[in-house]
Amino acid sequence: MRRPTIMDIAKAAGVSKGAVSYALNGRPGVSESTRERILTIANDLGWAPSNPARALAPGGRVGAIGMVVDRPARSLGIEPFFMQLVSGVETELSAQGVDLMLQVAEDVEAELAVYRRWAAERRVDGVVMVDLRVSDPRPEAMGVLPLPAVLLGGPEGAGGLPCLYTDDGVPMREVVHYLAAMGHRRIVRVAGPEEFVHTHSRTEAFRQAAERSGLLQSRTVHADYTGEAGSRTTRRLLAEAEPPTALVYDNDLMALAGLGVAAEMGIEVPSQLSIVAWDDSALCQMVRPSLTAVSRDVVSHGRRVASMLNAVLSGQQVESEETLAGELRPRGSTGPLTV
Amino acid sequence: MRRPTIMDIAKAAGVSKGAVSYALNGRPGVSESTRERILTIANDLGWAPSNPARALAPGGRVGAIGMVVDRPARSLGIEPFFMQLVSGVETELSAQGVDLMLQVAEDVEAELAVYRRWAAERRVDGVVMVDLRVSDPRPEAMGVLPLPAVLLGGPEGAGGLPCLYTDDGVPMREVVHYLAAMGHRRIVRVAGPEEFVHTHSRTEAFRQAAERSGLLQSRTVHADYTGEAGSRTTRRLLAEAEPPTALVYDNDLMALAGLGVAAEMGIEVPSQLSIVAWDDSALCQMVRPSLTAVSRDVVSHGRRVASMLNAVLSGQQVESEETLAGELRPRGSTGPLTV
DNA sequence: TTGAAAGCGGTACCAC
DNA sequence: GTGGTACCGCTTTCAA
Repeated sequence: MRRPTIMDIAKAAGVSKGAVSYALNGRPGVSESTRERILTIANDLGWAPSNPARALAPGGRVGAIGMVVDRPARSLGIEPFFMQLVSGVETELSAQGVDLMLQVAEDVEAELAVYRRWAAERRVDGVVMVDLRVSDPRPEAMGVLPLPAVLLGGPEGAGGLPCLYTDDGVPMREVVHYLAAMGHRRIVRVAGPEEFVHTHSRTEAFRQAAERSGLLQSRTVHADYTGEAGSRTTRRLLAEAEPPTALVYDNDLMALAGLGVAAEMGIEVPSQLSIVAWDDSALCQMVRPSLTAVSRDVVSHGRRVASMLNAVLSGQQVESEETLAGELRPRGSTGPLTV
Repeated sequence: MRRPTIMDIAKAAGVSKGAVSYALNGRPGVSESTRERILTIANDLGWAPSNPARALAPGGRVGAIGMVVDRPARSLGIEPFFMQLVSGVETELSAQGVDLMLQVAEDVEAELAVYRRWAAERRVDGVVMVDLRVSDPRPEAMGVLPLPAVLLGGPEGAGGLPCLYTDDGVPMREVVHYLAAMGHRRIVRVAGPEEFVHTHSRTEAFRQAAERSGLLQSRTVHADYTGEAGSRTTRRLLAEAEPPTALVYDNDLMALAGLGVAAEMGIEVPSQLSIVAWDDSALCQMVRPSLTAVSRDVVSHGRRVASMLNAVLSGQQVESEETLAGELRPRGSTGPLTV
């Protein structure tokens, strides 16, 4: 039982292939009555367009977009961020009948290799990029590739790519002022890898806010988003002569690990140590004490960035957009010092 | 700058399209010298096969396989299982130049709709299915669809689909005997949704093991894998007149939530309550006390199931396989009762 | 409005 | 061994 083609429909309706194509795509060139007849027959036959054929036809689209993710494989599985993002991207895409290709890669070079292959083999119509780096080679590389891209991140270093960006300065200041108001003087931020642009801008915001609040002992240290790195870093910090009284993490996972280390070292949260997470996945409300976190709507970011890419693909001029600022959600892991 | 086609190569080499195709695909029909010349030119031109064109040609493959996941969107983001599985599937696929399409769906019907669309539009060559249900409509539905599928799960109810299955009876017995040996009499298992086949077989194994150990007050209750459900269920259980002294969860997330609830209720783990998780993602080692868990190599399951699908797609007769049994990893969340 | 036909970029068959 | 060609299923142009 072969898949029906427009030729089958044409024969059944006694018209030509071209007429069927017009009817099916809702464009002028056939009379209303013919269109209806064709549509009925197509439906009866259970016809659906062959995607490869559509893509091959001049000007045709592949009907898929791609996403490559290149964080350490170990952290990937439990990093809530990505699946939430994928979820949002998906929601937007499936409304348009577009599919999502997902790849994990080792590093930026491998990621670029995937884009090059996708472009060369015509696997996807465009891509969504994440985790912009300082001097990221991708924006420039995408410039010469016939592969439209939008970026979640930026706008600095976006190299002209349309991007959906966030001003983390707002929530970062909120966090610092909140902690400072509760009497914390030694706040250390456990950040993501230094090479990420968003890490960088958060670091700058943190530094400024801390300085303005006169928190001279505050600083940022870097880890790689994994729970292991979060644990190790936290252990080291809490073992210092003058340990921090508050820790601000760049993702939920490291904050969770940090909470574990505090427990393991017999340091009580929040009376001896305050902890702030970032992203606010459901994990934060699952542990005790629950984690104070900066919340952002990752699913909606996914939706928006997908919709931007869609617009680019349909030839529209797309402007970069800013997301709503993240919001601080105070919970049990933060409080005044009681020592 | 148009993408180069085999016609361009043919012209440059002064041969026919057919010859180029043979040369490029490493099959007989061209002399060795011609082949080399063609390969060089193809390389110089930066040629790569057009995937749509390849797929369209008779007998052509799309070069992509699909995966649909239909767990509640909220749990998806933080459920480590899926990204790990995807990771494994990917590793295997990318070695073959095959891409992965990912979709999230509301329920089995929506999932089937995606398969039907993928088949009708020729979007993928085959699919990997997970979360087999009791009286699952999918195996039978896939039978009439021209879309090869392999199943992670089964083998009961697999309906003839090649599957990669696990005997959870082994680790389940290990868990029960371990807890019983430490003096636990009231063990409650907080399972996944009743409709899953793997839930069912674990329930049966749990029941038998408990019975054999004379643990008459042991039972299974169901939740939906989310942290919220894990919390709610745990809270209810621990508030009973004769609360359980050990809880065995069907995934890490619910176990984590359960640990949180115990803390919130002032119940000490493990002296008053033992907790066992299932899957053993990195989360288990991140919390305090660390979670005893049944460990299974989800990434490797992904690799294997992808390789089975690959074999099916290349026309081989594929037998179902069994995975290594999960292993109990005792950690801090389990111990003898000290009351 | 409708029908015929030319691509799109490969694969594979068939003469030579 | 090699070149020519039909075909895959759809879109779109061009005549009728």
